[in-house]
Amino acid sequence: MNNSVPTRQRVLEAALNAFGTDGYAATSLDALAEQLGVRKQTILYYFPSKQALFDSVIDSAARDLVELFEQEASRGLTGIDQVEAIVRRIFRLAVSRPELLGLVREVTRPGSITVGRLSDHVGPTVDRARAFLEREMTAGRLRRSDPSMLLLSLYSTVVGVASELEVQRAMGIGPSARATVGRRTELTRFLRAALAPTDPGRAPESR
Amino acid sequence: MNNSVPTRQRVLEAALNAFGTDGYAATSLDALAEQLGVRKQTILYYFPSKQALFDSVIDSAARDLVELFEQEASRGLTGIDQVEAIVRRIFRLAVSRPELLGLVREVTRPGSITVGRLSDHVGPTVDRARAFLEREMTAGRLRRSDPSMLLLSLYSTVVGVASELEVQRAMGIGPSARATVGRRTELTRFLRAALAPTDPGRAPESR
DNA sequence: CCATCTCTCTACCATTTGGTAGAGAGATTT
DNA sequence: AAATCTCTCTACCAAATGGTAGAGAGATGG
Repeated sequence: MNNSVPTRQRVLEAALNAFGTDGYAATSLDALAEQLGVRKQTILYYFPSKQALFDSVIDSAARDLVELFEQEASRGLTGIDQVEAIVRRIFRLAVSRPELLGLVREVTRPGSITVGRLSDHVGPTVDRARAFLEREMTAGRLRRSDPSMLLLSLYSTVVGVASELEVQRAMGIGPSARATVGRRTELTRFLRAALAPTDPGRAPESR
Repeated sequence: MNNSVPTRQRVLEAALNAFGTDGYAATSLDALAEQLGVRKQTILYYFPSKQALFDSVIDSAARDLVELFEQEASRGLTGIDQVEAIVRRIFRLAVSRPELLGLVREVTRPGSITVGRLSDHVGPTVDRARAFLEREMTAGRLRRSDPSMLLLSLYSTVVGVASELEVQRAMGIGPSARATVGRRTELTRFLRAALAPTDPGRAPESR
């Protein structure tokens, strides 16, 4: 019965799944252990407490997210194309590993005390994203606006549309792969419209 | 010690607060009771189980949301102005009763089985919103796109920007009232850009 | 061959949790 | 005044939870 994947890693994966899907409080170590075909004490051998396990899950997930992001950002795209490439990537993530986005939502919950741990990891990446937006605005490839706010809008929109399956069902959008692509296509159109620089023929709106 | 507000309602309010902030699993009846200065059994007198209490909270919250929405929709605005009015209203809600949006997020979580209860309430309102978008697109006051998808994008963006305080902090946006207004202003600009009709033969730009 | 290290297990435990049973105190009705 | 109804309480309870202590088994190294 010896699996080739080391136990510690199997625990981490199962925990990410559970925390990201059901949330921290709704996940019990016993249930996790049973799902792994192992005793709870085996989990506690690798991670001294539930909170420590959660922290490790966050670290692991954050590394994955950052890597994915940096990888997609290092292809030298510019303007809306770069934004679209990342949106596309996040959607693939929402399909292949929905629990990852779920974990982000769990961590960023109002009462959470673990946010710091996540933002420690993604902070530099966020800074780079903001710098990118700023640069592209200056170059005239994106509509001018506040980069921080724009980033927040982008984040909310993309993660929301990518992961809020239940809301989508309530709005009559099926969870099929086809519908997912449709959502992404429509979202891309939405973002393009919002991000495209104002028509150079017309004077830029000042405030 | 007799409060003027009836106990049942006080329980409902405190429960909405707790469920919307910490989530269902992380909320215990004992903690709720203590916070109310009452015994757990008093709660169980009005609501036969924790799940029943949660259901009632959803019902109550859904009624509030629908009322707020319909009220804002009955003022006869059109096009982007109507969208902006509702965004404005949701932001006010995010400030005055953040737990309400938190509850929506809790209910629409992937593992949730209670989604039906919420969508039963808001279904008709969602339909009306979709019909509105469709109508305004046909009238040329909004850019043409898939109404369902647009609604989803709008929902995700607005609720996300309005309520993801922790993400905002991670992105260097303070939680002050001034920052909230800034977020709303920026979001409005973002949405106007995305929603404005493509061909501005006579694009009404009201303010 | 003995000692140590790694890993998983059994055996418990204190606390918390949602929930049951039913008593007691006012108020209201008959 | 008696009976009933409304509301909140005390007293429990079985199950689940996170966690401690330490044994056993196999591999590794001196």
